[in-house]
Amino acid sequence: MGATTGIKDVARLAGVSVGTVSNVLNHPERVAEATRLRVRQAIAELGFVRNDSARQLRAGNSRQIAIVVLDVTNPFFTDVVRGAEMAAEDHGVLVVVCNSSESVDRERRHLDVLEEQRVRGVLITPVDDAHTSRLELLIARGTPVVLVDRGSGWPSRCSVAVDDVFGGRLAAEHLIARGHRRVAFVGGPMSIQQVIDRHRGFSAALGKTARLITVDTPNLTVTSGRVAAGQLAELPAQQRPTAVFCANDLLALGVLQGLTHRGLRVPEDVAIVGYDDIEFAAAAAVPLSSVRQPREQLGRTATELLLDEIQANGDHQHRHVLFQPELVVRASTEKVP
Amino acid sequence: MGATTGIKDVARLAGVSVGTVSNVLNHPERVAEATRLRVRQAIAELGFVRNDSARQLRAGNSRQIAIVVLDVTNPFFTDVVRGAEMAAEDHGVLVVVCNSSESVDRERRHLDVLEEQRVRGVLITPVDDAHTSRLELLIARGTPVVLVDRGSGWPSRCSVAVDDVFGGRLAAEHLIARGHRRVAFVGGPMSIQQVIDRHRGFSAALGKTARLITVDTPNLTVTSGRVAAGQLAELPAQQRPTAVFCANDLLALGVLQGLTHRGLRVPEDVAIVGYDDIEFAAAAAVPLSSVRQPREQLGRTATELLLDEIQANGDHQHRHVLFQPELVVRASTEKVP
DNA sequence: GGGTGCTTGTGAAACGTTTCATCGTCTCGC
DNA sequence: GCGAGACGATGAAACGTTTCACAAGCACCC
Repeated sequence: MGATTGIKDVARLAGVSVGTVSNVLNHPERVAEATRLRVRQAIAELGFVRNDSARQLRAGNSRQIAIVVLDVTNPFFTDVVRGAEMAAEDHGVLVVVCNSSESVDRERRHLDVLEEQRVRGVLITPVDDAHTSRLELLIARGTPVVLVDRGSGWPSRCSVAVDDVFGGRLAAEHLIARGHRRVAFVGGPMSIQQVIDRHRGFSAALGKTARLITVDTPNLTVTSGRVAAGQLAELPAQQRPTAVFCANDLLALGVLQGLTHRGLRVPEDVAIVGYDDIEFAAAAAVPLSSVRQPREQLGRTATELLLDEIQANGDHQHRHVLFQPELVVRASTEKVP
Repeated sequence: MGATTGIKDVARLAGVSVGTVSNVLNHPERVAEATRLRVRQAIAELGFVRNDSARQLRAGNSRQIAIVVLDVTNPFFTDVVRGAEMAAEDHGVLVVVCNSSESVDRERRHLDVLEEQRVRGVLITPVDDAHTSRLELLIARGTPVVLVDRGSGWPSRCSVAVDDVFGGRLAAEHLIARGHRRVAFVGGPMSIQQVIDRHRGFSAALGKTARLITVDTPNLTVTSGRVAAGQLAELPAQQRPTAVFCANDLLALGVLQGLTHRGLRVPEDVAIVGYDDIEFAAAAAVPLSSVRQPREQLGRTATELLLDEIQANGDHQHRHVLFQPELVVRASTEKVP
């Protein structure tokens, strides 16, 4: 314990110099086979484990990248993380996962530590577009950064995001094709860019073909969905929408519960389309149609952009990758025979 | 970038020695206020960021612990992670999250890297009780390890887990109190210790009071739940159980769907109790009664045990903490008026 | 037999901190 | 006016690696 065995001990036991041991570790081809074997044997015998701090100190940088997410318990982000991990693994790079828990302060502290660790790069969904000075400092000092799900406002960085306007359009086209002419949008608050975009795409694609009622919600939770369902159910049948598009799946689940509770059938009386395609969309009492985002792909691509920027020393073109979501159709919009 | 500013540059600008700068960083009270301010000013001016590798190299150990989980996308583990993070934060320690994805090989690689990083300790749910040699090596070389949700078989380590036998009992007592005398257990495969324990506790608490039908499932998914519901629904009404206890919430959601689909009402015809109390248990079409595990508490306690072992140099008593789950009662077992 | 080139191995100099023994300077009490 | 402390600051020695200029040995060719 106390006296950790170092490269020196290995060298002594194998009867070579420390430089040779280091070469066995990092450039085995420079060492004659016999020597290499002898050193390997000594390493095994002593249970030597390389001290990464010393290596990093000498090398000047680490072999890890970090991903800072808003919420580790959110399925969206865990999938993004998994995608990032897979891509990083392919390149022999390690991913450190940090959780800002939507707190500006915690985000700042994480960036402090990451910079002390000299991580090679950072993937991040910033908590707040207004408090980014710490992040800008990191960038200014030379750490590559890729923005995840926050395309706008950072033209000078790489970013990956999903096209929410298009997602809204997908939902609208699907409902129109199913013959709906009175539809509702449930979502909010309208300060969230994602909600705005989904609403915009939805509304634009409806055009004059269908009438749109917008129900603004205070947040994106199941409870808000239930409340919204109440408002819709109270309308006289002739004015009541025959389909609802929700800004995320939690709302959709709430709307489903609320409507069912009031005796309206899904999809016969009211069809529902959600957003995100979380695992439980398929497992709901009436499986939900939903707009699916390529979450893993998001993480994977972000990582590849980052690694590219790290490797291409200097001459790197920043890119903004926008993914197209897809609609997954299930029972909540498809009348079962 | 290339020429990173170090403690030396700060010292020069502030007109002091490097030792003094280091003291400002680590033992501010040893430095006179005027000097301290001057140094701080220089640090800010140069944008100096301490190099953690060098610090660690000198100090001999890091200030981070690691948690190795089976699956980052599983809500159970993300909550455990959050608990660990919270506890660690209180002690100024950092948590590195590693994802073994239930792969023995990936677990081994993670442990390799963590040992090179000289983490202070490791929280881990081992992938496989049969392939633990890498972990034992880590322990043998002196890194403290606490086992999470894997109590048995490691008497010589600290561990935290939840009492699954008691959880089964809770479900049984609740159903008996509600007057059920024909009940079913849905879960499997019976090779999983957790499933065995839940079944055992459930069965034992029923005793002779109620008749038990056990439906063995191939796994713990929503689909399996639906299939199981089909089997139950086919029974003639006099033999059909009036309540079902499922080994986890996914199964329970599947059973709920399956029963509803076949025209049986929950809870009027059949009551359901799930296990885990995942977020969607409350959001289901019929909100599910469920046995809740203190997931965050699990992570928090594991971290505290680990930190205790780290601090108490040598004289540390290994402990095995077993948490008691609690029953959350919702509409799926409570006839709504 | 001397020059050339290749393969292996060497050993010391970094890398940027922290620590620690030491030294100067002040203050205070007598 | 002197010794005892307290207080601040110093600078060199670690920490364990990687790198790099160089040397030793050997084979080969003219």
